[in-house]
Amino acid sequence: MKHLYANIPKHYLAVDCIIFGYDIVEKELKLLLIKRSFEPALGRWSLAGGFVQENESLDDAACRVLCTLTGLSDLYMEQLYTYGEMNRDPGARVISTSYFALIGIHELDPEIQKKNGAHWRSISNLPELIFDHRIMVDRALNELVEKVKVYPVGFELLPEKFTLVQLQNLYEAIYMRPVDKRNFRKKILSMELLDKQDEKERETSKKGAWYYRFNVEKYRELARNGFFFNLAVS
Amino acid sequence: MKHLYANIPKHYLAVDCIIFGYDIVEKELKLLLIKRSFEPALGRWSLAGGFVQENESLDDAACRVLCTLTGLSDLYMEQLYTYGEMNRDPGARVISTSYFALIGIHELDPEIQKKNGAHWRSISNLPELIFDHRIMVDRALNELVEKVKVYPVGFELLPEKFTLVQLQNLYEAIYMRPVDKRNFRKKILSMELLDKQDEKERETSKKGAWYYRFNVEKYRELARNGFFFNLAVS
DNA sequence: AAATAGAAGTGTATATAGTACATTTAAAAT
DNA sequence: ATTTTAAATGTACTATATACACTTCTATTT
Repeated sequence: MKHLYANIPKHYLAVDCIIFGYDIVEKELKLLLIKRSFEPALGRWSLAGGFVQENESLDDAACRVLCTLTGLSDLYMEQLYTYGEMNRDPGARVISTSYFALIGIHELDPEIQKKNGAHWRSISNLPELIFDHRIMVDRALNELVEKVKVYPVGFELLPEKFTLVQLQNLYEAIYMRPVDKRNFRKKILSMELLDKQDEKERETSKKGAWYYRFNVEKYRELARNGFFFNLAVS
Repeated sequence: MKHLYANIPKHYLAVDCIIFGYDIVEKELKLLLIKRSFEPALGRWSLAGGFVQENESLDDAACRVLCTLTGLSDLYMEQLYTYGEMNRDPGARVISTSYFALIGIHELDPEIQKKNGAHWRSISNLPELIFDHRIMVDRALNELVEKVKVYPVGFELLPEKFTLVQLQNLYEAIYMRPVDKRNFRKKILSMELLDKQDEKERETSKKGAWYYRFNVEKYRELARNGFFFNLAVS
C-alpha cells in the first residue's frame, strides 16, 4: 500500500504552549515565555515550542515541551488551535498546534526556569513575540476567560489553599475588570465546592482571611449529575 | 539554515470536514458522508477529507476538500480540533485537522453528490465511520450545539426565507429536545434580527406561515456594539 | 355556504437569577 | 483603650427564564 502515499507531501509539525501562571502577590496573570538564546530569532521572545517527533502523538509532544521546560507533569493542558498559514514561520513551512497550560507559579523551580531561558511576563505588558505567537496568545486568553466562567480550572493557577480574596483577585486578573465582592462570594460559596479550612492567611491583613480548598471530588460528583459550574459574575 | 531542519521528522497532514446539513422536510440534522469507492476501506463510510499540499494553508486545504465535494464556495466553515494520535490511521501516520461546515441541503447539486459518492445521513442514525471519524463528529456536534446558542450560524442551514416553525424545528433537531414555542418566538423576535416577508409558506398548513429573513447586516452592526445573540432556550 | 380540520400565532403570571450597594467584624499595632 | 486595615456579611431591586392553553386563519369537505 506504500505507493498510495508516494506523492503526498509531508510537513514539519510543531506544538507551541501558552503557559499561564498567576502571581498571587502582584495579582497579575503571567505568561511563561522563552528569551531565545539561539538562532534563528536570537534574543527575541517566543512561546515554548518544539517539533513533533516520529514516535509521539501531538499531545505527547506538547507534554514533552511543557515537561522539559518546567520539570512538572500532570499539569492542566488543552489543545487549542492549529495554525497552518503558508508563511507563518519564515524559516520553513511549519504547521503548529497550540496548547494552553495552567500552572501555579510557585510550583516552578527557578533553577530549571533559568536554565531554559524561561521568564514569567505579565499579560498586561507582553514583549513582542515571534511569528504568529501573539495571535496564539490572544486566542488562548479568550479561551481562558470563557473557560474559567464555566469550568473550575482557575484553581489550577492557585495553591491548594487560597482565600476568597485571592480567588476573586485571580478572576479579576483574568476578566480584566473588577468584580463585585459580595456577589462573587455568594456565587462561589453557593456552589458548595469550597471547603473552609481552620486556618487563616495572615500576610495581607491583621484580621486574616480564611483559607479554602477546592473540592475536586465533589465537583466531579456533581458534574456527573448535570451540575454546571458558573462564575460568570458582574 | 537548512541544516537546522535536517533531523526533524515530517508528517502527513490531512483535513477532515464534518459537513452538516438540515432537512427541512424531515426535520433532521444530517451529515454529508462519503461511501468509499476506493481502497483502503472500500465500501466503508468516512468524512470528506484530503491531504494538505505543499502550497496551501490548512484552511485552503479544508476549503478545497469542501469545494471539490460540493461545488460550493463561501460556505460557513470553522476549524475544530487536530487529531494526532499515533495509530489513528492504520495505513500511515497521519495527523488530521477537523473542520466543520454548515450548508443548506437544497444548495447541493445531486449530480456532484453522486459523482463523489457523497450521501446525506441522518445524525440520529449514523453508520459506522472509519478511524476516529466518529469522535470527530461527536466533537463537532457539541460545538454546533454551543455555537447556535450564541451565534446566528443556524441560518446557514436554512434557505434564505424560512418560517419561525422551521427555525424552531432546526433548533430542536440540534438540541435534540423540544423547545417551547412561545418562548422561542419571543426570544428570537425580541432580538429584531428577522425581517418578516410579505409572503407565506403554504406547503405544510392551510393557514400558511410567514416567511422571515435573517438580517446579517443588522446583526453585524449590533454585534459591533456589544450585542450578544442568544437562543439558549427551554 | 356552513362546518371541519389542522397548523400558525399569541400573552401573562410566576420563579429564578443577576445586580447594586454600605456597614460591621476581627485583630494587630500604637 | 484607640486606631487602622482588610475581611466578612445581607437585602432590595431588576431582569431574565419558564410554564402554560386558547384563538386565528384558511383550505377542504360536506
